[in-house]
Amino acid sequence: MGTITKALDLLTFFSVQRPEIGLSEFVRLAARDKATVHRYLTELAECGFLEQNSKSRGYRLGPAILRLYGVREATSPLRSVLRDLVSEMADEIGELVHVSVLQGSQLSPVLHADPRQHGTQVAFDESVMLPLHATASGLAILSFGPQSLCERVLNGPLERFTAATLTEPDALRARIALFRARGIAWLEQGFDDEVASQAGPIFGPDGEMVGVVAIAVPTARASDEKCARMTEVLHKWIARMSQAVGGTLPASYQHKVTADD
Amino acid sequence: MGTITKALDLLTFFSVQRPEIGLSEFVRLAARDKATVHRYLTELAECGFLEQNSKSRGYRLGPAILRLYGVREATSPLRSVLRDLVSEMADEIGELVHVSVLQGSQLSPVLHADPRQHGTQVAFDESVMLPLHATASGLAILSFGPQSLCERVLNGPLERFTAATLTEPDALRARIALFRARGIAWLEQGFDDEVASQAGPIFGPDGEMVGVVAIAVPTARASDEKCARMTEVLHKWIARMSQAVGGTLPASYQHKVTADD
DNA sequence: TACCGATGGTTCAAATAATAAACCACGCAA
DNA sequence: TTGCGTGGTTTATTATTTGAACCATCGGTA
Repeated sequence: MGTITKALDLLTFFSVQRPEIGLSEFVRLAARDKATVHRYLTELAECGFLEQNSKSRGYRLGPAILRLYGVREATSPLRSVLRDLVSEMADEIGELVHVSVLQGSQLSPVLHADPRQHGTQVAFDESVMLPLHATASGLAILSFGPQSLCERVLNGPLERFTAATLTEPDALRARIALFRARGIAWLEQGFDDEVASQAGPIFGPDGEMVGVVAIAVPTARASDEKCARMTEVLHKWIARMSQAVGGTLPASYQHKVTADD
Repeated sequence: MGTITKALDLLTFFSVQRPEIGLSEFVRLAARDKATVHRYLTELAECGFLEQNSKSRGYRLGPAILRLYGVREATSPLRSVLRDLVSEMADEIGELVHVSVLQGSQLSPVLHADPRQHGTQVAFDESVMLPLHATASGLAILSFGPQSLCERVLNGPLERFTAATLTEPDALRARIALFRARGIAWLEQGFDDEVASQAGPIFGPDGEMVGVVAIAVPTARASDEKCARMTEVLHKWIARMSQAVGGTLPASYQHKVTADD
């Protein structure tokens, strides 16, 4: 692991719950030498990736993020384009909807919307990375993304989160084959005992998968009827969202959707 | 300059006009060794700050940006909160409005809106960093930001962009004193021969300046009447925008505004 | 076919930059 | 005072970064 990675990994400690972090806290979180961390922090601050609160001396995410976000969204919009669609979709199904993208071997949430139509809701934290093998979104990535990634993840260590988490490569392979045929991935209690999800791919300009959209419901509400409706809604919005990001469903996928409906 | 800075500086080459950059192009732009640049790029890609187009082999800004943007805007919103306000303000004055923040010793654009009510417009590129001493926005930063920054910039090299660019520290100091008294900064032809601007500070929660808002017009349209109207509109929106980001005008500034109106 | 000039990517000894223990200064509470 | 927690700095030691030269591949051209 090079210096760059080590420095940028510091940024992953930021979250909505922890928006400002001091030097000592960073040292504890990263389990690294203080002098090193301090040099990382000052250098990141010089680049604008961090800014230091002149009172508390703590560090927060800096303005460079805003510029880079602007450039990325101006040229290949994802978040800005899907924001309203995610809200609409959440209102239609009446459940939590979230969009995530692949980052390394994890899932990085990009957006979510919770219509809060029910007393119980699935909690969702956009700043927490999710595993690929134990979430419906992740399995959608493995099913519709590059085959090489799928094999790499299945052959790597597969952490157990609940009693129902699938940690056998072959069991996962079987499900992925099924998901590929159906065009959608689903999972119950794989990551959280009280959550059931369905997820499908969002395709970009070249028919490449740019992200996944998922519906998550408390298992208590995951009746057969509800699940069927979720699948229906998901299929519809997969097409809409892919279109919104300037993408097209690849021939292979299009086929599956129409065959399934 | 440490490794982190050198690596992150690669990201500054991205812009709306140049959203994807290949290895060789990076080498030319950064004037560095190819092996080094390649290591930087792969490492940045591993962290999710870049992603590689599997066809063209070129690099684009990656999904990590989206996550960090989400965290920053969720905890100290700027861009998302000001977006609609900037548009409204631009519609009201009928001219280009932009918001920028300080990054290092430069100005980093965050947002802009152009109502395009006239045949000629000021061109504005959100991905280009601006100098502090030669723009109205920059002078607003120097006038209402920390004194230490002001002195550091004035004592440093002051590049000339047009015949009218002020490059004498004392001349700039005089104008900054005036701007401090008036609560707004203005400048004609300091950075571009055909542009006149006015800018004012946006204050955050602690009465600290979090950014600047500016109106830019072609010099041809910068009549006295127009400029007076710009000042009026600017004063109004400085208060509104500061309020929108959860900030308050510091007592010293509040005083100036009311005294001026 | 061979050749050329691009591209992206890799290797390894040499040079340089990162590291971590110990340190300082400060603020606060007992 | 002492003790403990901050944030920040210095130092020789050590490990990482560096860059010239290298390879592989692509597309165009003679």
